[in-house]
Amino acid sequence: MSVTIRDVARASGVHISTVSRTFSAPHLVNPNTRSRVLACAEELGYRPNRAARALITGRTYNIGLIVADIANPFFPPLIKAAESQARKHDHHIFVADTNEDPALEEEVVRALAKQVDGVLICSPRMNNALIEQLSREVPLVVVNRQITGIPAVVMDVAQGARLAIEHLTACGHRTIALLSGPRGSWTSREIRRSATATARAGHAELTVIGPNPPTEVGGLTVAEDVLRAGATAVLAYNDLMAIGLIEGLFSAGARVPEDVSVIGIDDIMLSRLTRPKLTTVATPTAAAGRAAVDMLLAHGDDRRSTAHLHLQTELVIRDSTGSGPGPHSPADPGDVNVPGGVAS
Amino acid sequence: MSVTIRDVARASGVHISTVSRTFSAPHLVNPNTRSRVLACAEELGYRPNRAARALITGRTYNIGLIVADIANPFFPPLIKAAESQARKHDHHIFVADTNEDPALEEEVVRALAKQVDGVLICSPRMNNALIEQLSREVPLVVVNRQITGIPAVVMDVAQGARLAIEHLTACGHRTIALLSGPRGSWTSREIRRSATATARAGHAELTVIGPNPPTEVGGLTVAEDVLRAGATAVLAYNDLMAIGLIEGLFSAGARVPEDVSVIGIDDIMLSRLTRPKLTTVATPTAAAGRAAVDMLLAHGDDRRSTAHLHLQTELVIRDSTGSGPGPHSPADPGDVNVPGGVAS
DNA sequence: ACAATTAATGCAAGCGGTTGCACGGGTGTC
DNA sequence: GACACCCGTGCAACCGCTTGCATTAATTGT
Repeated sequence: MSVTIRDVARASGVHISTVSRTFSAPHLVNPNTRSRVLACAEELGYRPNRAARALITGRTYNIGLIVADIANPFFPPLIKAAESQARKHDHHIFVADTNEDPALEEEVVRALAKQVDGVLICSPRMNNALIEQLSREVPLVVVNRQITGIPAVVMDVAQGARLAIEHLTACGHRTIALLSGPRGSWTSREIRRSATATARAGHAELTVIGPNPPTEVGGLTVAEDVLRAGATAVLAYNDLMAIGLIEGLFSAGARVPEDVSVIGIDDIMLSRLTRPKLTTVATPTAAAGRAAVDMLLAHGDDRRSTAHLHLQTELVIRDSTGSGPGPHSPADPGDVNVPGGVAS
Repeated sequence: MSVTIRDVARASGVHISTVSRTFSAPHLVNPNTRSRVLACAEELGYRPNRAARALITGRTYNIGLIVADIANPFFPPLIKAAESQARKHDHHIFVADTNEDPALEEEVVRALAKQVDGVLICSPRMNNALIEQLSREVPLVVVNRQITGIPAVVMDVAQGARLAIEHLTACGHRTIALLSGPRGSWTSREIRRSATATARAGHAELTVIGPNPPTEVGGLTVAEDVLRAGATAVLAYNDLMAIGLIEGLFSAGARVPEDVSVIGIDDIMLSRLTRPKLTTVATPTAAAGRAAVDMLLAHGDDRRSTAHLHLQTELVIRDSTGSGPGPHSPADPGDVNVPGGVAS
């Protein structure tokens, strides 16, 4: 079938252990022998079987990456960055899609546990206790969730939500709706917490609508709720919902930004291309993917690493937000980035 | 470290082979013993190590999925469908991104070969000879490429391109540009072949511009070439390029569809949401992902399966196409699907 | 009642590697 | 010239699991 270490040993007239060392501990083998072995290996097309190696070394050179929905435009840049970074370190990457189902998350982590060096869970929907439990079974890094004791990469959406609400109140909006995300989303809770506090500080009223599925449809279907609440501005859990909402508002006869201002979160590719172009809070998705992989791979060295990496977000003002009702000056910049701050 | 078959054996007072059979050949073990073993396994949290099993059975229950660019919106629905279908058959899926680099495709296939039951290569950029070579080293299914002897799932873009060009000529366009895709793309060649033939039959002139990177930027940068060629209509290799092109045309002062009609291919989510909504050839991406996985898993049974599955495409007329120059009747349907035919 | 099946389990080899240990021979030291 | 030492290699056990074969006990046929 496939060419093994034994075939190479036979061809080059040495013991299999020497062949093994040629690949995994070259400094232990005589240079002449080594080159002979390498030549034979090359000629036979030998490739070490990583699974077999893993059996004894415990290192698989694989990583698991779990996301809620591959088709959600938020994830592909993260997956791409993670994959690229992983392969830079000679690792392969399993991708699993849980369809926003917490039970599936658990199942997949367990199923993958034995054949990976660690698992990245992006935007987990499980509860903290379960995540802690799982992290005892396999090295875990979590993206967009903070749990003490679990290494994590989080986007600072609280700060992003603050910038968003401040932008809206500065534009004169006093009745703001918040479209929350899926149940179990830490990000959604953070946004809500921060948005609520910021709105109160800005003397604006904040109506929370949700939870909602984090999709275009999720935004589309609540358009009427938004209008009924009398909101003149909306912050959506993500861009996809914001875009769906804009469609829904349009169908209901409301114009964006003239009648209602809308802000999304994520800054997915789509947001630059829809009309009106979406004002949004940009999250550093690719950077998060890279950082999470690095953190996972470092995990092995400094055991029990428990670092939390916070990535800053920034408000990108485009065309879906405008001045609120009453005698206020219109805010109408082109496509300006307002950089946000950093948390520890 | 981790609980193994031995731990379960000790706990339930049987030999490890009995534990093994409890999981992989339940009918060979006494029902009483079996339930006792299962109880112990459950209690200890035993999970079989698939890599170890694969070492001896040769079946890994893993699949490799190789795409040119995860962040290209064409791929995520395919990946999602493939992953879902794979897990339905209890398989996990490695995802690799080759950045449109043929050399990387080869490297990744080889690297993955030992730890998967087969590899799915989507829209490969390698040459046929190399693919044939690789298919001798690991079961392969190819998406969007036809090679005799290699099982494949292809979208019938030739037929889609024909419908697209016919739509344009019917609208009165006589000078049409074709934005071709990346070098090495079978799909691009198919489109070109079919578009050329259809244009000739429709007494229209077809100018081929490219090859181009299959991205928004790829379309954006050739807007001037399109105008210089005097084209009043354009068929782009994919929606992303079409959308970029529309942006480019807009910057150059040309309006879509009034001055130039644009058709894309793929019908990615974006295309419904940009303004103008994009007329495009819809490809059944998710179906292709599912079918490819099924084909790969069936591959094992009827050895040397060499089936080619053709999936039909259809023209979706939206707002980016309109009547050409001169005294022609305007074609202006809303959002109509014109179903295409099927190939074998 | 006894040979012949059959069912359930144990034994041990082996999948493709890695790795601690032992061994042989060449150097350096005094 | 005897001793210690190091370098390069072979030996064999083992990682977690499967599986052909042997073994034993229970069942069946006549």
